[in-house]
Amino acid sequence: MRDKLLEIYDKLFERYSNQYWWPAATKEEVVIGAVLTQNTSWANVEKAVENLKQQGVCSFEGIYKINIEQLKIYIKPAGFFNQKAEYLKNTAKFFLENGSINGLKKRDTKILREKLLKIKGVGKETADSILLYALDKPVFVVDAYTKRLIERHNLSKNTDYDSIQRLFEENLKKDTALFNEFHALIVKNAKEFCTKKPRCNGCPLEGV
DNA sequence: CACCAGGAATGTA
DNA sequence: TACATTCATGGT
Repeated sequence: MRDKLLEIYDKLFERYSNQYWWPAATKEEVVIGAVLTQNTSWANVEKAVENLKQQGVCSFEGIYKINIEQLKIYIKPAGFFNQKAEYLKNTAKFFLENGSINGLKKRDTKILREKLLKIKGVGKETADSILLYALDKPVFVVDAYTKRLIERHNLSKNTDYDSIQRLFEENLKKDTALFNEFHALIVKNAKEFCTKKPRCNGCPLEGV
């Protein structure tokens, strides 16, 4: 399985090269984007983030202090704005009360993940995205694209979140840079060949 | 018009 | 545990 996963990685990297994720100016913006992108296209997230930047509140302090009704207006393009405004408030509060980015980076990964999952609005994928892309922890992020990849190539019997995550983490070296690039490449490839028509034609993973 | 996008919480059986 | 429903905007 290790060779299979590395074959997929190599073919994706050969096609697309470095993706330089997460696309954000600061680590705090990574966390904010991770919440905003829940079941939402990245283009819409960018509009919401741009609004927050123009208002000078694209930070934990900014999110924490701003009036929630005003926050809803700024993040409106990202959808689910009633929920996400509350989720962003919860997340900003958590970081401000627990040492923020640099303070939390020193903590144990497993403990950190459990604490992140207690935040209302932060599920497994969002927690893992924060761990990997904001806190530089070697955690593999599983999203809908990753699940579809595993299913279509029949790489695992169990396709629940934890099973797929273990598949990657137990077969690859726990390397932050590798997990960062691998997930980004999966998303890049899926956007190009799994949604647009015709599907799969010319996909670097044909026959893998 | 339908469908979905870098999910999560909540409710039901 | 395993599904179903709800949340909402904007592009294709």
